[in-house]
Amino acid sequence: MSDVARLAGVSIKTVSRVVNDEPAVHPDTAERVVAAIEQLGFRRNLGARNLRRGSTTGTIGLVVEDVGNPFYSELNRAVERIATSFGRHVLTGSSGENSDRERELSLEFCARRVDGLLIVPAGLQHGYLVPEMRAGTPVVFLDRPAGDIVADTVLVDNLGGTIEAVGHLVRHGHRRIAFLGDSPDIFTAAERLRGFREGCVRNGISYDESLVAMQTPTPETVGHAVRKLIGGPNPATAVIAGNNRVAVHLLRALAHSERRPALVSFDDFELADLLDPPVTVIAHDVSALGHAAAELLFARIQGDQSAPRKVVLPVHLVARGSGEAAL
Amino acid sequence: MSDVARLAGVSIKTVSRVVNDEPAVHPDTAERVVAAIEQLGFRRNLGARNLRRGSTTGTIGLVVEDVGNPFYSELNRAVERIATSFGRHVLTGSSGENSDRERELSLEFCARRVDGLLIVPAGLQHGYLVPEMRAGTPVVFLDRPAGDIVADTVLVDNLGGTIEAVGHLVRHGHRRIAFLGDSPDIFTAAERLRGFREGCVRNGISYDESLVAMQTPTPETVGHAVRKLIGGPNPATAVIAGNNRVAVHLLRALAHSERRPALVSFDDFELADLLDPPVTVIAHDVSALGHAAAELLFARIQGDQSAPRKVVLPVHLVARGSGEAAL
DNA sequence: CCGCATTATGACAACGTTGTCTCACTCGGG
DNA sequence: CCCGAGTGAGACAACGTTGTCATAATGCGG
Repeated sequence: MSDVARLAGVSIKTVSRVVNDEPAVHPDTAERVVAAIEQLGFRRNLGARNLRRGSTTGTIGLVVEDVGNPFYSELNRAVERIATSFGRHVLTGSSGENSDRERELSLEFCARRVDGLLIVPAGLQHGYLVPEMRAGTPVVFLDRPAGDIVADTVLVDNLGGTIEAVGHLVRHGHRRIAFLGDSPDIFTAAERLRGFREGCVRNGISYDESLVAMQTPTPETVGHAVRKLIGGPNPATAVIAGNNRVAVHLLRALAHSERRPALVSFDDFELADLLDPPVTVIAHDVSALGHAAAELLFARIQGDQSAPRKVVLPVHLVARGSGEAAL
Repeated sequence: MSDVARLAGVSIKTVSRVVNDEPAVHPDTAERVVAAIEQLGFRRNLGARNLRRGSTTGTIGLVVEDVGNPFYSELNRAVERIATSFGRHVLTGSSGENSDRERELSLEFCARRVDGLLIVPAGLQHGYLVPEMRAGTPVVFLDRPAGDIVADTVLVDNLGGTIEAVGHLVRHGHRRIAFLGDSPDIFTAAERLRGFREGCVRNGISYDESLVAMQTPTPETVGHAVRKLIGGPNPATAVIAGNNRVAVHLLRALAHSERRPALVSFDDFELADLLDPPVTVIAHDVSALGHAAAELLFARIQGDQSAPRKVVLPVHLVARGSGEAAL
C-alpha cells in the first residue's frame, strides 16, 4: 500500500480511502491511485483490515466427518449457500470421526477468528468450546448433539424414522428384522438402534440382539455381518441399514448372495430409485439440515441471544419396492 | 493478551513467549501465565500472528463448480488430505459454473492471502490472476486448463478416454452411437466431444452430428435428448454419457423407456456396478487428480520455480456390462 | 478583505502479535 | 570481591490496514 502511495504521490491514507470508496477524494487523485494500484497489482490484505477494524473475519468454520462423503458434501453445499448470502466464506475440515481431530480443527478455526462454527461432532466432550463460546464465537451442532454442554443443535428424527422403518417392514409381513448400523459410539447410530428396539416393541415383535450388528461400515465388516444375519437356520427376512454407507456396502454384499432380504435404508442416496429392486429409504432433507443450522448460526452471529435451541427435522419413508417385496 | 499479562503480572512479551514455547521463561512464571490463559480463555489471534510474522497464512483456496457434486467433493477430500499433511487448511468455494463467481472467489481468496490457489475454472479468461501470480501466489488449474494464461495444470485424458469408449462400443457391434454431453462451453465436455468425433473416425463409422446433444444436464434436457436420440426411425443403439451427471439423468430417463441402448459413461460413479445392467464407465482416479494438483501446488509454495507443468492423468475403461450387451 | 464552513489530504495511533534489542540480576571463577 | 557469561524479562517497533484528528487550501457571504 505504501508502494502504491509513493507511486501515486499521495499518502497511504488516501490509498486506503480510494480502496474503500470513501468520499472526499478528488477525482484526479483517485484516478492516479487507481492507476498505481493497477500497475503494481495491489490487493488489500483482508487479514490486516479485519485486525484493524476489529470486525468479523467474514468466515465461518465447518467441521464434518468427511467432506468427501456425499451426505456431508451436500451439507457443505447447503451451508455454503447460506454463508454466501451473508457474505461469508467457509473453512471446511474433516474430522475423520476422530474427536481429537475435531477439537483441533474447531480450535484452529477459533484461533482464526471465524465468525461462527458449525460442527458435526465426532466426540462426546465439548467443554473445550466453552471458553470460545463465552468469548463470543457462536457454535451450532448439527446432525449430532454436543456431548456435555448446552448449545444450539439441529438434528433429524432418528428415533421416529427407524420406528417407521420397522413398522413398514412389519406391515409387509416381516417378523425377523435385522439392524445393521454404524459404530454405536456415533450418536445417530445409537439413536437409530434405539428406534429399532422401540419399533420392535411397538409392533409386537421381539427385539433379538443377535439380529443387530453395529460397527464402522467397510465392505468387509458389512459383508461379514450380512452373511451372519441372513444365513443360518433362522435368518432375518428383512434388514434395516443404519445409514447410506452401510446401505451401499450391504447392497454390494447382497449382489453376490442368493438370498435377497427386504431392505430399508436410513438416508436416501443417489440411484437408490434405479436399483433392482428400488431401495426403500427413510429420507431426510440434508440441504434443509444445513440450511437450518447455518440460518441459526447467522442469527447468533447477528446477535440473537435467546436460549439455545434444539431443532429436530422430520424424516419420511419413501417406499420404492425393496421393503414391500413379498417374503 | 495484555489481559493475560496483567493477570499474570508479567509483560505482554512474556505471554507471547509462553504461547510460543520459547525457552528462557522461568517455570514459575510460565505456570502463572498458563493459569491466566486458562482463566481468561485466551486464544492467540492467528490473523495478527501471520500479519506480524509475514509468514504464510496456513490456508489454500479451492474453487470448484459445486462442492456438493460427488465428483468435486471427492476432489475436495483429496486436496484436504494433502493440505493437512502440509499443515494447511482449505477455503472452499463453489463457482456454480459462473466465471464471474469464479473470479470473485479467487480474488477474495487472494485478498485473504491464501498460500496457493487450486481452481477448476468455470471461465476461459484468467488474466485477472496474472498480478496475483506475479505477487507470488501459486495457482494450479485442475480438471480444466486455464483460458489465456500459462499455468500449472492437471487434467485427465478426456480425448483418449472417449476414443476408447467409442472403440469399445464398435467392437461390440454398434455403428450408430450417440454422444450426450454437458454444455460445450465446458472444456471437458468439448474435449470429450472431440474424442467422440476422433473415435468415430478411427473406428470407421461416420460422425453423425444429429446423434450429438450438448447441454447442461437436468432431468428435462437429458430426458428430451435421449427420447430424440433413441427414438425415431433410425435410432442410436448405443449412448456415451459425457459425465456422471449426464449418466445419472440418462439412466433415470431410460428406466421409463422400453428401448435400452448400450451405455458407456465418462466418470465412474457410486453404485454403477450394482445397476442392471452394471454400467460400463471410463474411470479416472479423482483422488489422484486432487492429490497431483495439491502436491504440485505445495511444491510451488515451497519454492519450486521450474517451468509450468501440464500433467495428464490416464483413464481406463471398466467394462461392466452396459456396453457389452448384444444389439 | 476577513472569517468561517467546506473540501481534500496527511500524520499518527491502534488492532494483536512477535522480532530485536536492552537491561537487571545471578552465579561461578579468578 | 570483581568481572564476564548466562538467564529471565521488558520496552519498543513493526506487520498492513483504517479511524480520528489536524491542517492546508478553497469558496463564499458579509
